[in-house]
Amino acid sequence: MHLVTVGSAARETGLSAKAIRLYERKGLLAPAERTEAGYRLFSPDDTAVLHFIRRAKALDLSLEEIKTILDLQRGGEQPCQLVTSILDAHLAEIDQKLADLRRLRDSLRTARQSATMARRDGNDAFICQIIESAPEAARPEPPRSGPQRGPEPKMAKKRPAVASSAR
Amino acid sequence: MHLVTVGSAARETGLSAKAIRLYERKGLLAPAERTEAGYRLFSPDDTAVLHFIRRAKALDLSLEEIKTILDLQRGGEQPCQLVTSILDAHLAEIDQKLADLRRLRDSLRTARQSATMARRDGNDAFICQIIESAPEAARPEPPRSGPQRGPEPKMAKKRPAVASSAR
DNA sequence: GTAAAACCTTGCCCCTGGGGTAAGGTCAAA
DNA sequence: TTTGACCTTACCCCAGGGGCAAGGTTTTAC
Repeated sequence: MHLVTVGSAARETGLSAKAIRLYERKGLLAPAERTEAGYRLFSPDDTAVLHFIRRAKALDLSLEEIKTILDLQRGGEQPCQLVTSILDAHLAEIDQKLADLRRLRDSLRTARQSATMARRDGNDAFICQIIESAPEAARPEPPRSGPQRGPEPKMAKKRPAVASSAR
Repeated sequence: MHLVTVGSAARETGLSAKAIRLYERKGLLAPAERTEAGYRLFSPDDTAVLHFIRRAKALDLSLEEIKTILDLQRGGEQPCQLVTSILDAHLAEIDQKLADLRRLRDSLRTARQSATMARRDGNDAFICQIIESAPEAARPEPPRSGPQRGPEPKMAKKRPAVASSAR
């Protein structure tokens, strides 16, 4: 049946043994058979799945997305539609990211241009003019699985701050 | 002297209080004064540094890079050269990343096109043709602080694998 | 036959840049 | 006085593993 241990599977698929164990632990891969000594044994089907994971990862899918696809597949469904929708989402995300990066590059170029330093008021509060002159770069969207984008945490109150009385 | 607590500093700079404490802990910011009750008190110099950090972060500099700049500055040096070199490095990195993303987008588009599924040899090893047909996308370079790029961990030996004898 | 090398196991800590929450101390206003 | 807005530290969490330790197993070489 050509069963292989984790190291062989790793070499075969170009993944690391550690990564493979992680995928098993995260449920992307069914728990592998074991020898009496406890060594994992992977079937050709397993390595096919590992290859799939590698390809999907190369397309920048997250382990969770990959797991979703594989679960659906194992449930007998055809995950085609899911896959295309995931790919579409990624395409949109990448276009967004490209735009962000281009803006960031412009900001960096601007900053790079104004290569001068200035001492500021006060004794030791130097401010790097280079960075200070950069426009407010747009924050490039939080990584996937972004938290709740609620209505801006309340931050309007301007308490006058503690007077300098300590020590 | 207009000293403010962490919350005020956060509102003032647009950072979170938690982030500010983190910066202090990581040494980007000198340990703040404390009231007798233990509350942090930030001077205008401190908030200037916090503003600087925010700008630098908007340019996607890592906390470590920012710390390097600030350390140099506090040492009395003019970090101009360091800053420009960091910015240049980031520009190169971004161009690289842009190229990677464009390639990735092409791969995704290609994958998206071939929206068909195929059952594979074996009983339950489905392979998603969509992803399977994608070209080997280039791995988009490891994140900054990349580990040692040694001469490829030896992975040439093809041990014949454990025969299926267990259980 | 035996020892060394190469393999495997689990478990724990590390990385980024914080978010979330808990348990508790402080401070100002109604 | 009590409430609520602050503040404190400490711990766990996210992705996707890397690295190491400590120990068991198997294969290879002599």
